Amino acid sequence: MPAIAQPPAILLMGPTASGKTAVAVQLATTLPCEIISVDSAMIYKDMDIGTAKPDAETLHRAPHHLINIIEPHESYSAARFRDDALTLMREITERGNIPLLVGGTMLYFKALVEGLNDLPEADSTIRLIIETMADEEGWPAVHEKLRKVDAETAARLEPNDSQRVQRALEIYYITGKSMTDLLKKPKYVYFPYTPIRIALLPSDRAVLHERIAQRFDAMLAAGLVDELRQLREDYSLEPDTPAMRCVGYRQTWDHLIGKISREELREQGIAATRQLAKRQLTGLRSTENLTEFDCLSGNVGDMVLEYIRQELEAMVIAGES
RNA sequence: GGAGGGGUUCCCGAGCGGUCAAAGGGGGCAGACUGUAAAUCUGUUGGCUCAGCCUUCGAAGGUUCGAAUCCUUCCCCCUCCA
Repeated sequence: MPAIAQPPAILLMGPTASGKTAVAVQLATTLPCEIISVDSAMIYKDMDIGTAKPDAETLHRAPHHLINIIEPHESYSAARFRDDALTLMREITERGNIPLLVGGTMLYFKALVEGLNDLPEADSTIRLIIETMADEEGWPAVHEKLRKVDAETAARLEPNDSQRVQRALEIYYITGKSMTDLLKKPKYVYFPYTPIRIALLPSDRAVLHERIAQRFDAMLAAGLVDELRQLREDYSLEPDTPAMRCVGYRQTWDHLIGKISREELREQGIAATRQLAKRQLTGLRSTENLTEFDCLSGNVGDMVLEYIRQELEAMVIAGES
């Protein structure tokens, strides 16, 4: 038995519009914890309305780490998130606080807790080369090239899965080794914390959908279109830069260039958000050891708080015995 | 009032005598996922006692071995002429 138990870390997950921020702020203002955002969109500066980022007043009361850390024309990754989060978690723990990881980017949670294999990072030049191939011959042809160098990975990927086919081929071009071989090496798992996993799930999907619609309308009313207009002035953005593929921004982009009407923007933006929530829910279902709470119940925050207190207490007792 | 066009499965929309529970798209649902993940991709989508049966193509009749597809009447919608 270890002399000192691993310190706690709270993982608060949930689909978009489930009220994660409100619960997190309640926890952060009640317990000695610091919030780390686990959100692939809130990392971008100046993308506030469309990402439903907490407002300045809220951020003042409950500071969030890993928000506004890069500019919209830059890109981030699950690996960088893992490094950034682990560094912050160590600092927070050393301060005597508990890391409270909050967000809906399931890949980031997974990468953080389960680790990643030693793979090369993205190379924009090589990606461009592969994209050019795809433009000329189509993704199935690129998939075929992959099959010749990494049959196993090709076999598990759909010929049209542009992103994964591109990534697998990129790995081969950079390292000269197949992704299959690289994934066979044991991955470095380092997560020296006792996770308390909490999921905020809607007991009624239709109500979540209603919330999503209301929230998107609020975003439009708050000036989402103007926000993007400004972003396009301030940064060098293309429709395929990662930040511009975020839900809401992508549709707003289409509206700004006259491709879709305001009403279409509303409908497509809401639909894209629903689809995001659905994918997040799917990810949540495959996550183990979750304690679930109904995000539609009025006092979720209190219930989550109570649950965490019990868990922390149980850890102290276990540590003493 | 007159001349046309149309009403199709949750939505849009193809079908124009059998191969139609009905193309395609959207939406929904389910799933996959290792440095783009708010991304990318896949499957599925009338009901059932499910290799078969039942109910669907505005409504009611009719023609036919057989109709979403043809005819009649009726109810709505749109365009144009007045």
